[in-house]
Amino acid sequence: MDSLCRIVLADDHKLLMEGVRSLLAPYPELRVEGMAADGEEAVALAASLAPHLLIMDLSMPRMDGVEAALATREVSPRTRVIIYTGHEDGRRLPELVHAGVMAVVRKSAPPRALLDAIACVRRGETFLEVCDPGGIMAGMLRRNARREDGGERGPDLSVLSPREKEIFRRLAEGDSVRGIADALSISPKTVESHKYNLLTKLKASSVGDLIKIAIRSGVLKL
Amino acid sequence: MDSLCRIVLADDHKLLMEGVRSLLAPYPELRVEGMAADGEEAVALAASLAPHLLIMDLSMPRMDGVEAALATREVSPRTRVIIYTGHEDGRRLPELVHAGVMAVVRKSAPPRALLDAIACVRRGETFLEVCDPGGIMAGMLRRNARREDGGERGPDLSVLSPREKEIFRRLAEGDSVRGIADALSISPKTVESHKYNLLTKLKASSVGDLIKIAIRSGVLKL
DNA sequence: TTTGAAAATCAGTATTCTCCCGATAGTGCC
DNA sequence: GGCACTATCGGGAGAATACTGATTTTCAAA
Repeated sequence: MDSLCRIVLADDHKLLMEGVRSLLAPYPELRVEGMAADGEEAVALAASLAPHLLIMDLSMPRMDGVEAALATREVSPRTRVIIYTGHEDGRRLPELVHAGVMAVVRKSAPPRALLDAIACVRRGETFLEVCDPGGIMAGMLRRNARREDGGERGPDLSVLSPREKEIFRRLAEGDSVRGIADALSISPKTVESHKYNLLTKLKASSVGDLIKIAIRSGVLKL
Repeated sequence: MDSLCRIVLADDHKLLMEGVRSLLAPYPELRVEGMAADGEEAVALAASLAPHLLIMDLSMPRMDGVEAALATREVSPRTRVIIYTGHEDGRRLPELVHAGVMAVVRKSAPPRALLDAIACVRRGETFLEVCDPGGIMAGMLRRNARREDGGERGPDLSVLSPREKEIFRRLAEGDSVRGIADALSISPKTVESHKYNLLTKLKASSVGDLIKIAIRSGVLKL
């Protein structure tokens, strides 16, 4: 497990974020690619960078960690979320579990704990460093994780170019080739080419497969 | 709201189930169509009857209420689940929320509460008659419900003839018209006719819509 | 700066699908 | 018998598909 792990940090305490950054600095395979000061920025960064990990605070301005985690799932389903919180109790734990986060670590824990959490999450496991009598929440979290990446965590859309992604989205929404061509002011032939290419890249054989992929990856909502 | 509501009961205490049955007896629009003594039976009944409501105990032999609720969602997505439990605390509440149940009522509550719960669930609302400090779980439950039946709870496939359903299933799975024709040993033209008819009946305009309908109605799993 | 790879654009062509019409025939029911 | 429903097929105009091939833009690495 020494492949590159691209990370985004999100916390309204810039100092603490720098602390985490330097904590990760000794590990070149853990590359911090972006930092956000609130939830909205974090989601925007997740959408554009599609990082492997999003490590964020629970209480942030504009959008808190729970909402941001949910939104992240929409814009970048493959991004795994670690919550690094100042809260000592587990009061919001059920919400976090529901939001699909992979790990929760208190800021009062030794820094080592965050590294452990990262290691666990990279392996696809979950990590809870909070009060959880009976381990009920931990169990639910594990169950969530198992369900969500039953082998896969949604198809990989990163192979698509931006233009292809645009066409992919419209096709999955049911637009016709002609309609897309008109909307984008390009030739239907071009749209067809993109379609052909993205079908090939995604190993799909029809718009049907496309739609399933779109739903699985969170691009298309039911 | 005086349309027929078909109900299945599930509890390993037969006496209690009879009690519920007689509680519902004065309301002819609430028709108990089946009773199960454990979770597996309950799921089987849900699959064959596709009832509007499944009212069941939490702790049952062979398969408990949580698992049964999850399985029910698979075999009959339109069935709404009410948990009628002897447990006094809300310890398993998060699991129940996650399993997508619509209401939880304690057996120690006045019988009236169950009727209230049924009324709520029939309206598409949720109902919690358990200890839930802060109403966190109630909020999550409502959010679940809203997500699951954004206005509708899956389209109605009963308008389709058996043959049409067959074609519908295959189309939604991604089969081509030609492939379906070969598989069924009929002319592609016939398949096209069925397709045209079922698209019209379902008010769909493409296989894309078809797939979405199939997923929403539980015919097609992701 | 040059070079090279990836991305975006479009055309041609044979084949296949789609959409909607009409037609026939069997089945069950009042 | 008459009626509704179902299943079966064909025609024909137009659209979409499956490639192949070609040109231009972009952009980062050498």
